[in-house]
Amino acid sequence: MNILHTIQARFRTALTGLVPDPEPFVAMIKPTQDAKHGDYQANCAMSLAKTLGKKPRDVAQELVDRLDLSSLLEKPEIAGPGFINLRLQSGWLGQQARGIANDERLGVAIASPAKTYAIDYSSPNVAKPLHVGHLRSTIIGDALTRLLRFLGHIVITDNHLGDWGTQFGILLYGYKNLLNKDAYAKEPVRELARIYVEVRNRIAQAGGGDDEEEARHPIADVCRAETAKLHHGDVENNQLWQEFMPHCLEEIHEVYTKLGILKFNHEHGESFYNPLLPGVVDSLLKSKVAEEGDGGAIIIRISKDNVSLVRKRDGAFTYTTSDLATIQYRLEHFQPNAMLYVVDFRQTQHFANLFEAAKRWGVTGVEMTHISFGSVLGREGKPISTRKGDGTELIDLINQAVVRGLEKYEASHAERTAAGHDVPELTDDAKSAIAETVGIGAIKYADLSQNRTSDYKFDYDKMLATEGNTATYMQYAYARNRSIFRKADVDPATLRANPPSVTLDSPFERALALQLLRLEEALLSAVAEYQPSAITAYLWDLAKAYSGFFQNCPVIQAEADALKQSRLLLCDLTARILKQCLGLLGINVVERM
RNA sequence: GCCCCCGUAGCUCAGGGGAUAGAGCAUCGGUUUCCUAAACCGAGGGUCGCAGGUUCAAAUCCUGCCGGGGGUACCA
Repeated sequence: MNILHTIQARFRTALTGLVPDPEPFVAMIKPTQDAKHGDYQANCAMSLAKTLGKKPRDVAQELVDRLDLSSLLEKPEIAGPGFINLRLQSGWLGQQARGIANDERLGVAIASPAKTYAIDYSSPNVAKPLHVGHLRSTIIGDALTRLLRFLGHIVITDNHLGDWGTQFGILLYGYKNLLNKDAYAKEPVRELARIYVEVRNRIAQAGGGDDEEEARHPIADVCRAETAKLHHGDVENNQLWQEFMPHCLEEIHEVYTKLGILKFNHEHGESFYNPLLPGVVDSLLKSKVAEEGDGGAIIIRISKDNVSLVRKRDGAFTYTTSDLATIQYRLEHFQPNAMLYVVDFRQTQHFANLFEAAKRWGVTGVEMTHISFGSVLGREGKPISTRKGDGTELIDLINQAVVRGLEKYEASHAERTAAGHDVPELTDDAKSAIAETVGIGAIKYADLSQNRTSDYKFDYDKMLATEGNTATYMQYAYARNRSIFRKADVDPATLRANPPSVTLDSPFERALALQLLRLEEALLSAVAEYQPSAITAYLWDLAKAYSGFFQNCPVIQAEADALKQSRLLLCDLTARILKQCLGLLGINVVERM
């Protein structure tokens, strides 16, 4: 069910014969910003008037005359310079709502043709604790994966781990010089994390926050040397790398599990592609994509003063080389229609260069998109450094959110009980579930509801607030909704199997039904821009419409049984869509809170 | 130096050719014998950084300037 497409189809027919190509004008139909202008508006008459050499309002009238309104639209209104205001027939809305009652997909069509996406997200550097800075890629990528899959696409997820970098030099140095053997035997993950932080601190203390100073530190030199030995095949370091990796992965997976991130299809890190790199450079040279640069380095000249380095003077390869190898591998093994990279905005130029290099190398016919996102800023508005140890580890943040979730629940419970409300008494398990669901949902929603390209300020209080456009608000709307079914003693499955007719006499019922039927529009707009915030914007509109309905349209106490059944159906659809949309964001719901 | 992004209410941010520029928070006022008040209703608050230009129509597109951030071959 796609209202916009349905209206557009009618306009396409009306425009055919008037203009050679209706499409640009069909595209000028959109939802109104203000309900007093109707549900949708067509803004094409003004520009059409120019093309046809007529007056805009006359063109609008002509279009309206040609438009087939039957069983869909009320008589359109022509307003202002030539806006055509469209209002859907309430009867039609009611029928459509009833029509999706028994549809598991809630009226959302399966994409045809389905596409195959290879999506790269999270991609942390292993061997150091996950940090708040890793949050965005992880949850944006996770949400996009869920969305694309729900729409029927094939999504192959790959966590492109940074498992071959300088951080292993740090770990190797720490292992050889600072290891507590007993602690390592008992809790290897924790001990590795400790020595990593310890080495970093030793370097940082000497450097006093100056990167260049730190880079010249003798320990930093030794760390680099350890990394170089690893890369050159040193047996001891490679054995240690093999030994560390499972522990590093375990630590990362623990956080993913806690966060409720989908399992990755692949976790091919940089080390995986390492053996392919010499071949990539040879191929680049043979095909004249790459050339020799200063001092024997191998470069790809993207433009006059913009080059990508693929092999350093010392013979080492770079992340561009590794990324090209990755593209080659993914093309060969996944045959994707699109390759997506959820990586922060600072790598914009890298990806622009990478995609250009890939094209010259012969990669065509596949979408390559850098899904960029802004920084997570500290309270002072500056990016939180991952290096100086001033940020909270992600796992601590998550735990903190869960604790606050529980506090919020208990405070609210006490308040509502004192005010004499009907508040359910819950078991400790149920309370823990609420705390997890609310706390983790809060973190995710706060991030995903931002336009991803903007920076955002990380603020515990804000993300854990329960007012306004937050996960908690949606979860609460869901829980109150479920309560209706318990009190009415109605089984939603029965209701769906034999859906009652839906009447929309109240403006609150009508507004709710309209929002319910906009689900597909919202999801398609989210996927078109790879923008999860389109889903949260829709959720907010839906929740507000539901709130008006909840406030003004009694369900259990409805004047007539037919009306009660109709309203129950609207409630059921609301609950399912809330749950579905939150689910696409990786956020859960609870039946009571 | 060159390239990219950003500048909208006190704060955090939507909107990226279309009607009187929106939301949340904060502030102020109101609502609980009523399906969960983690809720609802209402009020105040703006030279959309500045200046030009394109257009029937500009917060939105173009140019310049100011301010902030990022990138700029041997980190990824």
